[in-house]
Amino acid sequence: MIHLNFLRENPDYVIERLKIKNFDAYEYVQHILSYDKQRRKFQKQLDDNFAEQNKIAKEIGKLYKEGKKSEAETLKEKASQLKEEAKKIEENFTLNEKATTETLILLPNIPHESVPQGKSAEDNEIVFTEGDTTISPNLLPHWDLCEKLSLIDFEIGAKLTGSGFPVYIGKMAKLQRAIINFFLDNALTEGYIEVQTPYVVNEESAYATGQLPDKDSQMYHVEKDNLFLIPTAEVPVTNIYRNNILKAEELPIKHCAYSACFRREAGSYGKDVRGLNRLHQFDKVEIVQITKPEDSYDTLEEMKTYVTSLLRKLELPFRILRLCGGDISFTSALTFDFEVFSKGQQRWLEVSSVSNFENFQANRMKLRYKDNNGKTHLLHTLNGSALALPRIIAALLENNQTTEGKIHIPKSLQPYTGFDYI
RNA sequence: GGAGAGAUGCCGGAGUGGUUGAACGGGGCGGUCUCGAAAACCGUUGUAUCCGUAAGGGUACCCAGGGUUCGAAUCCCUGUCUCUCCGCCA
Repeated sequence: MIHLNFLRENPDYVIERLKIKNFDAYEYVQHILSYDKQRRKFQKQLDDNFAEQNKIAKEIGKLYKEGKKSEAETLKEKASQLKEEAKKIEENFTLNEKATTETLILLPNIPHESVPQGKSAEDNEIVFTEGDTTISPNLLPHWDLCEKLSLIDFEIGAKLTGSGFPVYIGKMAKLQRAIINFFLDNALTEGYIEVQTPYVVNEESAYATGQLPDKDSQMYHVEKDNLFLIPTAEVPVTNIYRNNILKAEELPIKHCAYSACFRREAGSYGKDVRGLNRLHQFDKVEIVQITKPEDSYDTLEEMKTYVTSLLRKLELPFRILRLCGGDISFTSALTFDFEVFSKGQQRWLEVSSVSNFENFQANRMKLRYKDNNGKTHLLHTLNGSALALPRIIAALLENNQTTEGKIHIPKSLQPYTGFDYI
């Protein structure tokens, strides 16, 4: 959520910047500002009324002590009157306050100045490419390989649950476990503190990181308990610090977490969802950082470099995209996507998304820190996938298939798998 | 799932209707003393929001949300969480 004070002081700037996200904020901003103005007016009235009430209440207490009962009764009446008035003022106050935040919450985060203009994924800016993307003939897509080698059974998964919930078998199951450990160990070396958090969160948490109210149709909802299956570990991990005021010396906070992720992916279809390309449940290791505002863009670079190092260790060809205004998420100020080239399908697959949310999430969740002068400020939150497993596996299978129909395991993973070929 | 107890500031812990934003102790910060430090002593120490250029002032907040009352941390209702006992259980 954009900070109200900031919007109040820079309404034109906000409107201008949100155009990059193809969002026409003009009407919203006008409404917010007028609601906010009303709110403040009523708040002043209400506060003055309360002040008067408090004064009278104290006097009544005093009069009672002195035994001046009838005088107290007169004051009581006056207090009751004030209370009646307060009720009306309060109604107006609450109405405007609610309207302010309910409208404010609809505004997406202000994009960083480097975010390119654009309508869709087509307009993302490719900032870096590395690795060999030449295709040799007869490379199979991973779903064929999985069937041939009995590695993943999509049909049993569909029988157990539904489509998009595959069953991993034998060496594939072990490979997954190996990759998770490989990612976690690397993150630990990088200084991230590992956390294991719940896979279901309450409404408040989902709201704080911005999944609600924006993307509620993308989450599985356990209605009976009003809980949500996490679409990413970002949600529980960032929410650890919800409503906290951290000390300057605690920063930056660096966490990594493995979790299963659940996404309804409503409305997707076609070859995009074939095989491992898009699942309802998948595994991911996530990295999360919480930093002082002035450090967050350096941190974003650092996280980018880290994800790059992982892809190099996995020997996968990859590229980095700077998401354009049309493709960047509601909550993000700047996002880099990492895509690996999967030779069997001959297409790029997104395996990581590294974002700086600046204070957008922090403002929602009241995540602040106290500087050395004792002043509190909102923090910046960042996160990135490091990495999401299914498409990594798809690329490993497709790119590392040998002419004998085996799959070569990259060297860095071999200590974790215990085998070098599938 | 059943029965009971509880939730107070950075921490411990008082407070059961009237100058209580909150005693007392600890911690933190500032100061006096000291060459320096410790000890001792003095002072200070929450968040949000509103008015104000500022100084300053108002309001709200003692788990959350409602209610009673002129007035609530204190009484009532609902919810959440924690602890103890019983049941069940990886």
